[in-house]
Amino acid sequence: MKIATWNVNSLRARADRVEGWLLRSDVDVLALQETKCRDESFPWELFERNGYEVAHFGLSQWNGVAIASRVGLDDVERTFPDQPSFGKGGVAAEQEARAIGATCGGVRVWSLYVPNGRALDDEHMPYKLEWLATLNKHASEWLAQDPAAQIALVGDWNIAPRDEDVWDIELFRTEGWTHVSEPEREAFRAFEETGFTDAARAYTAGPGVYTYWDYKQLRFPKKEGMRIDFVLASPALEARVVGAHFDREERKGKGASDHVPVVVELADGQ
DNA sequence: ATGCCTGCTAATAGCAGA
Repeated sequence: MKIATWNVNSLRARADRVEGWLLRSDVDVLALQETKCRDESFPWELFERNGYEVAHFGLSQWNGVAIASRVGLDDVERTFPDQPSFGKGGVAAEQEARAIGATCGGVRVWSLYVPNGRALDDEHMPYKLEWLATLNKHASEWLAQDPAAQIALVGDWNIAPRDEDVWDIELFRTEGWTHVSEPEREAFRAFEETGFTDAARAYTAGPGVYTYWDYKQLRFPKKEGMRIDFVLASPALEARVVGAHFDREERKGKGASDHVPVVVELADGQ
């Protein structure tokens, strides 16, 4: 069984590329982030005509998450319990379309688009940290209820956990950029302490191995990327991982997303 | 070559991404 996660940065703008990749990649489950559409404009048929069931959660042109599966798609949940909302400057806080869960082939899959944070001193940063802490609290409870649960927390985590996960850590420090700060890394480590493992890491050793390259400033040709997309596997799921790769080809050419697919291969499970 | 950012709308400018 193959599980993939991909921040597509607009599904409508990239429908042809996503369909082509879906056919070539032969994945059983594909979690998507940044679909950037409401349900009304979601391309349901793209998935259905290729044999995938699909569930989507989109509230506006921002965010949007989906799960496509050809091994079942059950118990769909939109947002996790108590998912924090964001409101700025007195505007009423709203819950954003950043998490959708479904059970696919015995694996509880969560497609996650972690808030960006924007800047270390921005209101979005405490929102990001609280969002992650709340998710981890629930993940911890899920594992406490069933230590053998196969859970995959996948998506765009908007955190580079290690110095080698960005092209120039000194530049990030000097500029005071997000994604590498201690509070963000601590929020990521908390999931590892809960029992989750970065399932792709062992098969995608760095340095210089990334999942995202900014559109600006020739970041891709200059190999200036970031590793911020992850499949975090519960212990029972991690035990099934037999391979992983980042599909770097998908960053090339016309109409590419700025992120590439992360694919994790699992041995047959119970 | 992998190529100087891209996609969205309350669009033709401004916001968001990381």
